[in-house]
Amino acid sequence: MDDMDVVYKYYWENMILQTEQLGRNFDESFSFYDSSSPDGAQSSAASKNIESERKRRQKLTETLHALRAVVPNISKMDKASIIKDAICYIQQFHNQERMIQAEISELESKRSIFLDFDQEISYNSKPKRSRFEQTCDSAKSRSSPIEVFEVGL
Amino acid sequence: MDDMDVVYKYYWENMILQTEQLGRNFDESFSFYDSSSPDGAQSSAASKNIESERKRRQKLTETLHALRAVVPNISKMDKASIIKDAICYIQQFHNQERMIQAEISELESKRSIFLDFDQEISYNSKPKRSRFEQTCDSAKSRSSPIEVFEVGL
DNA sequence: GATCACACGTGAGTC
DNA sequence: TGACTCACGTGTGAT
Repeated sequence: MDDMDVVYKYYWENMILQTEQLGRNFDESFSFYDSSSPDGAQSSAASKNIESERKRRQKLTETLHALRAVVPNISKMDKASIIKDAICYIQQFHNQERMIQAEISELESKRSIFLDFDQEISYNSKPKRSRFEQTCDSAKSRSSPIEVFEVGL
Repeated sequence: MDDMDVVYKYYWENMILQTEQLGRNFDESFSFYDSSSPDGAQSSAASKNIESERKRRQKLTETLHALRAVVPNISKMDKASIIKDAICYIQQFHNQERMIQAEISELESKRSIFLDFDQEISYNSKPKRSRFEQTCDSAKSRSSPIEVFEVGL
């Protein structure tokens, strides 16, 4: 992966160098044409257009470079591949987030069950008597009080 | 945001339509040149090159389109802006993940403190005697055994 | 009407 | 060598 980075760095630096060199050459050629051309205004407009187009291309390349820096595990160095890897990366994040969300919602539903149970116990105006109390009640209606402890324990 | 989507959809469809139309026109013009050119092989090679280049461009555009579909909150429809938004999106994810990681590590450190405390209690070869035991010891050394219960309680 | 973003064909370079 | 990628200048449509 480190070798890949080195190769990639060399690749992009080479590309940028090449671009700059070509751009300088093109600038020189155009300035030369400007000085010799009878119609200077049109040529300067064309030159401006060329310049802006070059800026636009450069910006896009830099942006792509930044994208590449943000996304790990870039397999290939093509523009399309970089974007594809970014897409896969984002989709991985989405899957991860969805799993976490599912887990959270599952826990939430469980917690709500517990909450319902708690509410039934604590907020009920007539809470159910515990099993021991019920046993006591049923024992009280009988004759022998001993039975209370026998059943209650 | 919905308007944005519609505009974007129209924008891209228009672009694709325009591209297809231009491509067809270019194909026709090139096939025409092929039939009239004396050197058919070279021209067909050029045509093939043009075709493959068009495929490559189209692939990149589609990939960018897919990226746009994956990333929410696209502000502008430029290619560069799409990539920029994707970068911001990924960076948001990274920040989120880093925060969660920090939270987890914080909890882990707290848990390790508790673990150290537990280990000190359970794994110590000579555990400290409880306060009640100490009291018993000090009471045993005295005369009256009654005092044990008085102090112990 | 100037500007912007785009797709185009083309030549150069890499593998 | 042939397939592939890239940056270039250019023409065009939209804003």
